[in-house]
Amino acid sequence: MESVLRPYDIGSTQWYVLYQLANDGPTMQRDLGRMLQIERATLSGIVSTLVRKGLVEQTADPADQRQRILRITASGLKLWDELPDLALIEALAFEGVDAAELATVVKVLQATTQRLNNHLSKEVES
Amino acid sequence: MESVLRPYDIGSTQWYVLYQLANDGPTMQRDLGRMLQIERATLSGIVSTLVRKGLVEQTADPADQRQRILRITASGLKLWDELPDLALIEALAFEGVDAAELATVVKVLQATTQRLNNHLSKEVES
DNA sequence: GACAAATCGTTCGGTACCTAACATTATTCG
DNA sequence: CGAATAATGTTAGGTACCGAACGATTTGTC
Repeated sequence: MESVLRPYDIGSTQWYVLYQLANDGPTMQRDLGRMLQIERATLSGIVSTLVRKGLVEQTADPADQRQRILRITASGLKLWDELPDLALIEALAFEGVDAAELATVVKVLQATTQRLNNHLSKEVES
Repeated sequence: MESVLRPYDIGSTQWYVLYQLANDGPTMQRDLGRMLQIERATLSGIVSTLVRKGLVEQTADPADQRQRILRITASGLKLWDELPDLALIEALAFEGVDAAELATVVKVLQATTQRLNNHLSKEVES
């Protein structure tokens, strides 16, 4: 993904932000953070990069001044239309993979992730 | 891994470098790069961090002045001995996973990685 | 032997992540 | 109501990656 996006000077997470804003319209920065499962600080940096490039607009929510509304700009939409379809990468990667095997992969990795997360939260307690 | 190593002010790749040097003795930076499968630039930064911390020593190979020999220092060895066993993390994550399922996971992911790599090298050609 | 090509490491500039600490604004509750 | 608490975002400092460009050294080749 990074290498496909490189010519457009866009990283994979920046891509996802544009994807969200282009398809679902203006979004709260808070909600975007939850969707992406990244820390507030990380998203803050990514958003400010996109704002600097003029692809995204960040405004305070009138209803709650703590929150920020993100909106794609005309220039951002223009770039978005030029970007190649990244879904093709996924299709290519999993081309010809047996559905049952893929399900096993997902199941096993989700289970390992959960075990690690459980263990981590226990660590923090102690 | 990062969170276990954090108290020791060591990252996961720094850990691997210490692991290699503590177990296999002095190693060429070039060979280490191949083992870790990371770019020369990346390893260069990691090594200089370890050198700055006084955990690793970097000297030029007398036989080939381009190459650098990496050696763990006494202070590095001392820290190494204090570090917890990271293999336990892996054991925990895969605890109770069926061997056949695990084999499927490895097979599928290796195949997808290879398809992506093949496609990438073709891209670069064109 | 000399010049071209390959190898190895570094530096520079990005991206994506994290934690900790802080400022602002809302919400809760005594 | 007003003070403590919670939620949201930012900043500062770190780690781990990458590619491109550069310097130094070695190897190949004519």
